[in-house]
Amino acid sequence: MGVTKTEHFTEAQNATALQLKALAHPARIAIMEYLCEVNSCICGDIVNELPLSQPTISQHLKELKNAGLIKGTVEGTAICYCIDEKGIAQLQSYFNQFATRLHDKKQCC
Amino acid sequence: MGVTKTEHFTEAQNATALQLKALAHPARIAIMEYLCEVNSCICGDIVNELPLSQPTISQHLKELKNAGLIKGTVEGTAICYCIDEKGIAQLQSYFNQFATRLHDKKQCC
DNA sequence: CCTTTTTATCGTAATATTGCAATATAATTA
DNA sequence: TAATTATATTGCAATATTACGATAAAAAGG
Repeated sequence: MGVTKTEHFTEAQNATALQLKALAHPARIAIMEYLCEVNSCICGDIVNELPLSQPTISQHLKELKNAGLIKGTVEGTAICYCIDEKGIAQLQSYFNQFATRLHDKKQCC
Repeated sequence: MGVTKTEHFTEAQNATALQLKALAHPARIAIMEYLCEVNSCICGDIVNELPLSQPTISQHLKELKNAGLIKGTVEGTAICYCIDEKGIAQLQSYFNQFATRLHDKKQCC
């Protein structure tokens, strides 16, 4: 009750769901789009850009990183974040394949 | 505290996040993939296919429908569900555009 | 080693999600 | 209209997410 029944779905389905969940929040979408725009930046830049506190931004960055959607490299006292192209490529591929399979079939409703 | 600060993000960002959230659950991924495979079916077919109760499946279908990812048409006492290609096309387009913008720039980390 | 800068973690309150039993609703058929 | 079939809704318990203040941790410079 109340907990997702992960064990009943395939590895691929669970993995895709986790990757999508990481992106399924406007703040994380905004972070990804900002990172795409500026190419790379540190956490503090995002805190200045978005109306959320530093701990909140840090938490969102952690989730994006866990999902393989961004990478971070230490640079002195700061951490330089940028988009992990592999993660985006996986999602892009998922939807492209899904759409292709759809077009092969006929519509119903 | 604890509630998403929707008002601080763009309409597009909120809309994309909602669409992704609708897909960000393995059961809903499984429903979408099953619908893609069989082209169309009724709620009861999905209840037989997945290890979840009828009310739970019904709830997931509602969320997918609200997000514009599936359509349902009444057929006697049943409802025939199928994928809404427009919703998938929007997500496909989002990731394709995102990836394109990424490749225009140089990597950092 | 002390200070500064930057990020991460902890603790907690508010809210949202997930899942199901029980029940309601809607359409069809006898 | 009563029974049947198929789906939706309600109510609730368990769990997860979101946000932030306070604080810790890690690196650099003095």
